[in-house]
Amino acid sequence: MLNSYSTADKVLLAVDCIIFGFDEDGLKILLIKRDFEPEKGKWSLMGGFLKKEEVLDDAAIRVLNTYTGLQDIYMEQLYTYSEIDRDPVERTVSVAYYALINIENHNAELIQNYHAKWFSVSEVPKLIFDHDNMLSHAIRRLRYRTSMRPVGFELLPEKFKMSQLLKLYESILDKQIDKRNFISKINSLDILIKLDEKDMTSSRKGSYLYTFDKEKYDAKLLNHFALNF
Amino acid sequence: MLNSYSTADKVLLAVDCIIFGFDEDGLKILLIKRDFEPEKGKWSLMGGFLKKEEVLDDAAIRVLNTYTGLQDIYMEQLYTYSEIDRDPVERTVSVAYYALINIENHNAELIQNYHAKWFSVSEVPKLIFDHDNMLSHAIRRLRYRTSMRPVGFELLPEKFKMSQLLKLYESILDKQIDKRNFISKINSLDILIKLDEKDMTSSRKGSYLYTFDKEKYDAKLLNHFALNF
DNA sequence: TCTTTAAATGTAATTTTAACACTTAATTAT
DNA sequence: ATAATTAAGTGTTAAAATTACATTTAAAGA
Repeated sequence: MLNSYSTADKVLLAVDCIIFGFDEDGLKILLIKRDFEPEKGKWSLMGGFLKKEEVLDDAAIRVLNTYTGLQDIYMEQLYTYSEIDRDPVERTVSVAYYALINIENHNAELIQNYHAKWFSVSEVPKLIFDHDNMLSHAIRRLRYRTSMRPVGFELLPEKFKMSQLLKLYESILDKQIDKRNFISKINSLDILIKLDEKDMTSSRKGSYLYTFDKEKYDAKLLNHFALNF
Repeated sequence: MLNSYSTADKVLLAVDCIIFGFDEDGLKILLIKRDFEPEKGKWSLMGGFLKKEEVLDDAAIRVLNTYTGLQDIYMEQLYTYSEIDRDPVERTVSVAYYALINIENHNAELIQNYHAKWFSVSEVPKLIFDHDNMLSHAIRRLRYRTSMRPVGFELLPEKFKMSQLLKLYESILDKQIDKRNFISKINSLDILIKLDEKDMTSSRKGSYLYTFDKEKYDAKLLNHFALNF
């Protein structure tokens, strides 16, 4: 009988977390070296099982915290993977989540203690199970999302140079963007605040720092602003 | 222990199917009247449980077939819903799928026999559980998808009038579209074949029929064509 | 032959995008 | 002190895409 709750099969439900970060080397992703079987010692996404009294969004937050110490990271659901043998131990369906975070803000030490490591997305090692697939799916989603609304907020430090924002976009979209066109397009969105402060570390002239104007950003989100580079 | 397969909770995993159709009244959705508890007699999406040796995509196809007789409908995964009490009987996580189908091609009789019924999306009754939420999510997705690539293929009959295609777009996007701009934009995509045949049923002058050029469409899909109305 | 009805068709103004290169400010080296 | 170096900063123009907008056409029915 199709709809008998009592006879229906139950399965293990897992979550896997894809965490993007950004630094001077470009776009990065956070991985852990598995300390348990199967595939012990291999690189993997942070994953774990859903609990009976837990919502998937919360499970993703909990699992990420367990493996990295990262707190209260807001993640978006990506896709649910259900290939029969995706996990060799037992049939497990996995719901992938992804998030964008600021590497600097999120204590590198803590991540060290937990054996997590940042990898450039262009140099990701072979991952366990179907995690490669999840990752490439997440990158596609991130690219799409970037074309729908600005992404800098989550990935950049509080104060950043225009050239960092440009580099972030170039990393995500994996292409060169004309500096002048980029700046005028970003400025036309009117969501950045130019500070009086300059960053003197990377050039003789120094470069102005910016912050996001969260209020204006939120106001515009409702209107679905789009960027097309 | 976080990663012990043996002690992890297992949950019921369901699929729910959101089927869109289109006819002279506009955009429609297929619902069934539940013939089992709970919520017997209420309108609902077609849903059922995942089997142990089954992939989610296949489960969605099977469940849809069981309730409607529809065969081999390709569905896309939408989102996974996991609120604790979303199903009052037992904790059930549900993966929603959606598809676009041609109402005429899919035998109304068969659907009758199975107690399924088409509803205009603007006149959908209250649905069980969180199915309203799934539906509104699916409509959002359909709108987005429509702005990314043409949708007519799946929803229209083999041969159709330009005015039907226009109406389809207006139904999905829920706004008026200028006829001349629509036609020139569609034509610029170069994926329609204008037939010599005319449909004489709706006007004295008659209107030319079109079909999709599947080859050109597939070729362009690779280039991610976008429409912006 | 006049009326009716939906179908079919084109242009001009505006906005957006894309391509493109030189100047500036400050430090460092001679 | 002056010349060289380096990243930062800045505008214009051409092309393409989008939007707004109104009349004519083909056939049937009165």
